[in-house]
Amino acid sequence: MDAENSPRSEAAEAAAQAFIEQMGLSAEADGLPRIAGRMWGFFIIYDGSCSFAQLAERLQVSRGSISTNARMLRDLGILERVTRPGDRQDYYQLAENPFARLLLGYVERMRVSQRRAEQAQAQLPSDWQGAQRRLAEMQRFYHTAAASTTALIEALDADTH
Amino acid sequence: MDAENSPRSEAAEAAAQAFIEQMGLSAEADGLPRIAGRMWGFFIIYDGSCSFAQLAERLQVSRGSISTNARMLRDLGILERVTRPGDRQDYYQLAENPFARLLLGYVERMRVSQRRAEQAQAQLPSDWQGAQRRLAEMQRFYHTAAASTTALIEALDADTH
DNA sequence: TAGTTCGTTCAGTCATAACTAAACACAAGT
DNA sequence: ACTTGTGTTTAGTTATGACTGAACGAACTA
Repeated sequence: MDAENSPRSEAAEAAAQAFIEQMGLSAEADGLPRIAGRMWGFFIIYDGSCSFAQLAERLQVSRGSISTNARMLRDLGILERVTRPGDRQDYYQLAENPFARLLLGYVERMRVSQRRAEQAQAQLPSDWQGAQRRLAEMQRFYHTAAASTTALIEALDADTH
Repeated sequence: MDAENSPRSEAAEAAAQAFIEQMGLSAEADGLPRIAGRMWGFFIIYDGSCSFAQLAERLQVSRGSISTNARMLRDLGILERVTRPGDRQDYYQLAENPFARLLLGYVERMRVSQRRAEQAQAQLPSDWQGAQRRLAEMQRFYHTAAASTTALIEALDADTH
């Protein structure tokens, strides 16, 4: 596979392994499957693209899990599939700026929350003043947060180019 | 309880109920228990403080669940406990700016991720150039995101005062 | 002291979703 | 046609964690 480093070193391999496992745990805290986090960590450590079979071998999980989680990371814009002429295997590699892509998903969810507050505000009587005030606050929060995150994405993008 | 609105209206109650349920689902997506989200939603809709027993009654869950989830929301800085002289019951109410407090938790997790990348970078050989580059990128991302979020918190705070 | 009324804790149940392994479908080679 | 090497789907297992209900402990009352 492309995803290799040299020369081999015991300590380096152990550190890489630890990092990959930590990414797995971190993913769980974010509501992603642990394997998805490990795959992400793997691609951060090892260069280039890697085939399905090699991923399954390296991370010690079934091909089915690789298939499912690769699709998930692809949908999130973190991984992308690459193909090679004359090679039937699928290869995966990190997308351009995976973190920024992840943020886009957050922004979308913030917008959903904002709309939820908006809707509740419209449906509740205007004389429920406390509720109205807090829902307005909630709306403002999500609006501001979405704007701030969007700006962050642009800043990160600008830095890359 | 304090947490009441008037006058009662069928449609308004239904809308409130729907909002509370949606907050429960949203909490699940954030990795919080559904009941925690419902409690939060309840306090957004209804004014003032509310006792344990009343919460359990209103949300149709056990006292144990109320206890656990109230503590969780308290730890997150979303709810705060208030007491009344001559009343042995605990009452809960929304904290000052619950959303900003939630963000503080995010910032903390970003810092953890940044340190994780930092540590991996230090432990991996410097000639793993791809890994070093991507870990540096990861560090920069979390650093920037934490700074951006901190600024957002301050902006929200400033707006409140 | 016994009896209430709280909040907390904990063992047990249940639901959910990650994960596996096996079956499947498709493509290419022989 | 058969076989081999892919990726995907799915039935089944397992692990996890939310939730309940009951027991518990603490603080108050009589």
